[in-house]
Amino acid sequence: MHYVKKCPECASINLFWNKEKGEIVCKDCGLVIEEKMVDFDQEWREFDSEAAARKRRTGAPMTYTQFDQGLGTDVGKKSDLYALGSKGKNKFFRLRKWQQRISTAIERNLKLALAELKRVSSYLKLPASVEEEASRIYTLAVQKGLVRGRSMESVVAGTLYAACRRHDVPRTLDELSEASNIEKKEIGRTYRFITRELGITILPSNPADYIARFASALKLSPETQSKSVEIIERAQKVELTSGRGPTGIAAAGLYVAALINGEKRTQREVADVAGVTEVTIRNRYKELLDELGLEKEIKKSKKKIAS
DNA sequence: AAGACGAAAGTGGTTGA
DNA sequence: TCAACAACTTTCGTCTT
Repeated sequence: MHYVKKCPECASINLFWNKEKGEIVCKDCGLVIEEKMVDFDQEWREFDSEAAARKRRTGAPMTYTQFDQGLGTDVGKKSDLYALGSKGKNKFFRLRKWQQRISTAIERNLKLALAELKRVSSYLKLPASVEEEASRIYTLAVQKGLVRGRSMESVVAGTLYAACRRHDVPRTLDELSEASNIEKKEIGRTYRFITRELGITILPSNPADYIARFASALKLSPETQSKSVEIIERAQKVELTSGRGPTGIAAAGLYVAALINGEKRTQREVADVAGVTEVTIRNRYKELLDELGLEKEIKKSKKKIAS
């Protein structure tokens, strides 16, 4: 058994093996080598180019972001016509017409949808791996006929949302909504529908995954960032987080951490970037103080500022 | 005057009969 | 299919800095 040692895309050796998900992720280019351990080395040896051509089975890399996964075939080329008799010519045109008909229905939809998908994903600056995953999910959804009766855009938004969650780079529904001009409600609905129908497992997103993004939007120091991650981890141990909205927890954790490190932000500011209300932050904040006894730390930092 | 706090009523989604 | 329910929001009045 061989193991993957290098990223087949960029040849980096900086690979991360996520055992639970059965995924290998390239930390440099974000490529996800999914589910199976695949050996990308050749198992044969080439002695001369002729033998190589016979043994080589692969073509251009396959990708879901191309509407036909980069594998499309056309029936015949015009130049082939010279080799055909008149009967052959009829058959040739008939086949071409057929192919075009089959193509148009599904493929036109896919082409449009993937263009939209790319637009939204680049607007949100999502990594290529997420875009790829979303394209894959969308393609599956089309094949299962799940798009019927729903707008293409909303399904695109739903699949992107799902792909983000699966890759631990969560975006809020609000962000997706802003980027795609689809209502939050609608995205959530199609998201739930698609994941249920396709049997995609959805693990609740981890509040800590939001921290980096929120913190940089608030221009908070790295120390505050890691402090808030620590607080959130402690909160998770005491079961404070289950059933709560992850963005609310992330926001409160960040708010407290900023307070402790003397980089105070108002509840309003934190609430805005996290997409929750001040009230939610206050509730989580209060729970954090009660359960983790953080009052001392806050008082300590106040004294420091005073002196 | 701005920010923090908390009560009360409303919203959308889940769950269990 | 409906009602109970938890989490979150909106709104608004009061207290604190």
